[in-house]
Amino acid sequence: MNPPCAHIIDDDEAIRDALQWLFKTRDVACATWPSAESFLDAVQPDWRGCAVLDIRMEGMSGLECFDALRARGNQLPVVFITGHGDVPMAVAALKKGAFDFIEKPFNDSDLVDVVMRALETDAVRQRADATRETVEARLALLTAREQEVMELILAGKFNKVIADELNISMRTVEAHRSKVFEKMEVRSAVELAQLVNLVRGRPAA
Amino acid sequence: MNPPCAHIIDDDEAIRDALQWLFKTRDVACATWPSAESFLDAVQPDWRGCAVLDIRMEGMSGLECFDALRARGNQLPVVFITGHGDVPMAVAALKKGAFDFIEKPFNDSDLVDVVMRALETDAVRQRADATRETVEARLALLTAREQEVMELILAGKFNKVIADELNISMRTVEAHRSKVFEKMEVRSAVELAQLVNLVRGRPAA
DNA sequence: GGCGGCATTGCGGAAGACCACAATATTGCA
DNA sequence: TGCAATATTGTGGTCTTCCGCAATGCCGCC
Repeated sequence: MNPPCAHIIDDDEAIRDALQWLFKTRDVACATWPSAESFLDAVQPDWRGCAVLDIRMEGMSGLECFDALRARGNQLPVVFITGHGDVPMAVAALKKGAFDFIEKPFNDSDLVDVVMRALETDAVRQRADATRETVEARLALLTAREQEVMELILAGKFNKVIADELNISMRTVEAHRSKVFEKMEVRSAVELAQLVNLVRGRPAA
Repeated sequence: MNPPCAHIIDDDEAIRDALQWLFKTRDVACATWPSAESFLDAVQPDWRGCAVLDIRMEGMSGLECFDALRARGNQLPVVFITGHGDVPMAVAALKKGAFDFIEKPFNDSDLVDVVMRALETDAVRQRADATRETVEARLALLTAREQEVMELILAGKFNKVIADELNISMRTVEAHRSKVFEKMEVRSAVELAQLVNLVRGRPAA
């Protein structure tokens, strides 16, 4: 798996070099890209780290690059750097989920701190994604009937009640329940609830 | 309980009047305040709705007002209005949880749409808060030992295992378990898990 | 037509959870 | 000192869940 890396994307070579130098002095692994297009051409789904984007660039802008990343399902944290105060742009970017917005001139240490926090946030997200994918893979193994039974288990209902609601025998519920536990790799309904809640957010109140 | 209301906070009377008129034409209940101080003096914890704040005001600024609200635990959504592009201020406010940031001159309809979404967001938050308070009140009824037993139940463990881990008899675990279910007003471990997860966010992976 | 997967069901038994009744010991407080 | 709350435990019983063994029927596919 790729190690985490801060991707510096700026059409200004001097800026790229300066940021690369700055990050290296703080032991932050980084790569530079002269344009949004070049980065998007190269970026792989399994890359970890963050992107540091100049918001105004020749060709594709920083915001367009951000939109393109999200459109392809890439969740790398993105830190914007801009030279000109532009409130609607900053607001739009943050509301779309940009990690942070840094205005020039900036304090070098502040930028590096933001980037390091972005890298850590990405590490946490990747671990959460791995867990979610595991759970979703297991959920995908369930037949339609097993899913129905599982939902009623998660609703806290007893087997007898589930049997009544699905108009099947209690033994059938037992059989499905057993299969659900086996496929989800749990040993109790509580374990099942905790596991499924990892990928569903909070259960409905 | 107070009905939801959009609080207009601006030291410029003309702005207050204009916004009040605008909101009224769209049937948005609102109140006006000539200063952040006057609003903070009056605001009550049970108020619902949102605050529409000018960011630059005589005396206490919009950001200071926002900080003061959050400092006293008030979670009303806050929409900032500003006349001057100021990226760090906008970024700082959004990262602190401001609902939105509108720059003058703005489209009337856009502002009203944002305010209506803020009001809806507050309604959702209030319902979630009510639920959380109910659950937390029940959790507060548990003795220390009951809490210990509950944690192990939520970890999916069988009574026998819990007894071994706590060095008590299985009958004692049964007794505590029964009390936990009674106080939390649930009938099964799954219901308990779902209820507690409402206030704890996602269970640990 | 046969096969495999899935859904369904029953029987019998073991394991786990729940509960009523009953009891003792500890601790903090009035 | 007495009382109430909490913690603890046992006995006996019921209810729920789990599981092995055994079986039939439906459906889609080769």
